Amino acid sequence: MTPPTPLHLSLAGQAVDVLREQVLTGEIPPGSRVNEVEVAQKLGISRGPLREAIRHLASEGLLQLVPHRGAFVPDADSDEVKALFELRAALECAAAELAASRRTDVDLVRLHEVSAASRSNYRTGQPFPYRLDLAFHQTLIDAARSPRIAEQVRLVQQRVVLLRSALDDDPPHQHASMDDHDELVKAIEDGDAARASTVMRRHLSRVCAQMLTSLNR
Amino acid sequence: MTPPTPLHLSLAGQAVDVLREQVLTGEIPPGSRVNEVEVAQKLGISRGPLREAIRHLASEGLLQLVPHRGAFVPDADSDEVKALFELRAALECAAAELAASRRTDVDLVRLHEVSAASRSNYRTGQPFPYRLDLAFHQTLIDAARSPRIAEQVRLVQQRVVLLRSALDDDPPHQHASMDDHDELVKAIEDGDAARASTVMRRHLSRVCAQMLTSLNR
DNA sequence: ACGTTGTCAACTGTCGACAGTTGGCAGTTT
DNA sequence: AAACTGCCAACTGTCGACAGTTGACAACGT
Repeated sequence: MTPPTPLHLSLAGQAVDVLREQVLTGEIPPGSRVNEVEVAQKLGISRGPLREAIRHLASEGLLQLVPHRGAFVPDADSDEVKALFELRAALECAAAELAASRRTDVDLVRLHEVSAASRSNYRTGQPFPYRLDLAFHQTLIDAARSPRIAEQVRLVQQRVVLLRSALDDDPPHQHASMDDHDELVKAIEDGDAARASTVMRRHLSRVCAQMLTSLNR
Repeated sequence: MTPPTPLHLSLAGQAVDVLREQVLTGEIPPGSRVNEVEVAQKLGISRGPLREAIRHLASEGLLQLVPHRGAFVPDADSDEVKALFELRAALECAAAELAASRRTDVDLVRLHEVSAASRSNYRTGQPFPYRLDLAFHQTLIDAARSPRIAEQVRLVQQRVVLLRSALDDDPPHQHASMDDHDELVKAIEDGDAARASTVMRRHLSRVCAQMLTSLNR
């Protein structure tokens, strides 16, 4: 029934995927603890691979390890939000600059596509899905063609997603975000690195400010 | 003789420290493989904790994991150097800006101290010790007061150290670096964020360029 | 009643052994 | 001689069990 290891991913790797999903969706709520034996049984694996999965997620910042106590889903506080967005700004502003000087025509097409998808979603009157916001930033990062920066941005954005689930944050104001995004695309299209960086910084500080208000209520 | 676990750090934690040292000093040369049973015996621990140590170092970028093959010390190539310095520039330029706006008087004193130590070392005619260069950047990062950025910078700098051992790089030109550092301190002292960022970028691209020349020989 | 101390269950840290996979080597075939 | 095939040793991936630590509860003393 259960093949030993013929699957493409090791048990530890599969456990990482499952656990990451559960942490990001809030299925394992912030502040709660991850019991090794319990989760191992639930996943049908032994503690060894599960421990490796836990350590891996900890290195991504999705879990906090406490010696002899276990792994906890990190809780949100305002200092953490600020520090995280400072890091995010450092990375994404740099990415915006690089994108402005390296973008190809395909990159521009993709950016316009994502932007159009957001506008079209806006007309439906539904709340702004994070998916579209993430897609935009992801597309921009790819246009920067800097693998290590992209890697770090992905990790930071993951942590932002976790913070949002912890805060049950309101979706970002779609209108303001769309305008920011369009302005970013324009700057990148023009190859104006300085302006791309400035707009990105303003965009992120706006999003950060909104998350901080969600925190205080 | 060997106490079970009364030490402050777990066996895995100790293994991380020992292995990190061995990787960074080149005692385990780039390109070579880490045999789990062999190293575990050498450290007097079992494979479990050692595996966790290996995974941890892999998450820091000091080892590369290949499924069913093991862990390897990453080798240096020019693309990797460029990508890494793009990330480093993104982080340290941001840190320089933040330092310019947040630095306290103690920060300035410390920066001047490190700078003076470099000058004093220069007069001895000895090669520029990386230690002093690292100390300067470390001090600057601390002045930025952004814990997450500091954390990432530390990881990146660690990888740079590894690259240097892989390239048996010449020490950076102390004279040029000292001038850059002094200019940085001045900009931070003046609270001139834009200039601090610019100088940092120029400094890093200079260091990067030199590493690239070391690579091609 | 409150603080203190001793005990205990639950959990993490660690270990040794087994199973599966990988890369290489020897033997065979053309 | 070169290429292919099958086997084998070495190593990683995984497991179950034991040892040590932690936090909490209960019993005791003040």
